[in-house]
Amino acid sequence: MSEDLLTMKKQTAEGRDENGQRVSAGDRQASLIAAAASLFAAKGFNGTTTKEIAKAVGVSEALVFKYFPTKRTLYAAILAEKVTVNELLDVVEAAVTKRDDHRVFTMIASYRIRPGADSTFLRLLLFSALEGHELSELFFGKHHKVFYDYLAAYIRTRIDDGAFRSVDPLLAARAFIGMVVHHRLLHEIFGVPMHQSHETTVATYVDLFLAGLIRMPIGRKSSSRRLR
Amino acid sequence: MSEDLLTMKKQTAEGRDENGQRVSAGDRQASLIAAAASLFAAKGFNGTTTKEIAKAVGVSEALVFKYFPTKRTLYAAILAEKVTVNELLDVVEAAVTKRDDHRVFTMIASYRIRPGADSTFLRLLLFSALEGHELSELFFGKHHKVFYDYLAAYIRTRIDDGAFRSVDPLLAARAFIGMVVHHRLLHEIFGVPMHQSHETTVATYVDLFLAGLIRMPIGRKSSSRRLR
DNA sequence: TCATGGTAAGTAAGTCTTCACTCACCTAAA
DNA sequence: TTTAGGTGAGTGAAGACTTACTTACCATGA
Repeated sequence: MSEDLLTMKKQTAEGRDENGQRVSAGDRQASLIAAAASLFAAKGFNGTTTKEIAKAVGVSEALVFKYFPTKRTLYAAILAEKVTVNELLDVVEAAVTKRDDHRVFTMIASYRIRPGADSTFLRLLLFSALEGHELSELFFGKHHKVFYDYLAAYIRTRIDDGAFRSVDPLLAARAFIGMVVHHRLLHEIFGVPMHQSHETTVATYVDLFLAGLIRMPIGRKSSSRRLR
Repeated sequence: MSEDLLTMKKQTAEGRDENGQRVSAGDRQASLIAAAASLFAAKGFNGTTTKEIAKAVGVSEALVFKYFPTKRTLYAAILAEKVTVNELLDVVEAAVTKRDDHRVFTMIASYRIRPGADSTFLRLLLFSALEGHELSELFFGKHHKVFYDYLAAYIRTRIDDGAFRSVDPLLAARAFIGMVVHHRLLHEIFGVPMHQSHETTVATYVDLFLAGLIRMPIGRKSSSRRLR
């Protein structure tokens, strides 16, 4: 009996936190979501096993199913969790009211290029779109669409101001975000080496794009906007 | 025994072409590659089973393994098959020597937007990159890198001509192709509805981008390039 | 200050299914 | 009669999900 307890202690030490304490349901769910997110991002939904997820968290596979009745449920929980963008919009607000084009575009571009940190996010988004999960639409709609619409709205007001040429605002917004996202894609997904810093890249893109958008007063020399 | 033969007759009618003839190894391989390509594109490598592939072609699963010893071999065969871009470059050549910027950019953009036809291609490329197949690098290098390098080279000569502003050519090339590819991505992968025709979109993108790139002579009114 | 019992956290060891891949065999045609 | 296209019926491994069970924690009343 006493030796039984001893071996027990050693075995059951797995499903505990660093202090050997049992973990609350909420915390456990959170850590499962986090682990699953990075695994799904790395290997896709079909490429990841529930066993792996359990192992990453250091618990038994059975526990995963206690909190999430199916693998898909877990996936859904991840997507639901990731839907929070609004921070950005507040930050940009000031630049928007000041009509500081350069700053608005730079901030939007930089937000998405935030290096490393959320590279899992892009992968997750792509995977869910490719694998065609029902949730990916919601995911995209709630998280990404915001950017396009926001930027498009800004471009529209600038056109009304007479500052930008008259282009389809949504198309222009997509074009700009496309440049930036594509750059991330090349780097983070395809592993293309980049020889410039993120800042330089963003600066170049913003500069190029605004140069194409801004309605120049007659006689202004475009080369005054020469890069670097 | 006799009834055994009867059922046999009916079952073996499967692995034949429309004339009831047996199919040559080459043709069979080709049809397997085609079927596998569209399945992998739709559901990813891990999401597709060899049984499905066999069924799509109308043969037994065993036959798949007769031609392709492993599932990965089949995958490799698809990627190897898809590596052929050079057609485009010949077509663009004329526009390049004429320094017809508008046409060069439009052709490159249009090639990739070629509607429908090769939507499987984009998916396949993304899937293989995400799932991290060793082959995806080769795939990307042989098929896609060409575009970036080609366009970058063109931009470089135009800068030397004094026609374009001095920008990092590769970055600019990526930016342009990024706009276009991203547009396809939104449409074909994320299912975002597009309210413009492909032509209009490409025209807008080319126009926007060139406006940002072209070094305008003093006094030229940019609004003369107004869209639509 | 304890037992003590209800409950929530946790597990080992399955079950059932599917999947990549094999094997022994068949048969049309050259 | 050989050979190349073709098959049904497996096999072992792995994966999603269950089941029956074991703790640890904590509130409650004696």
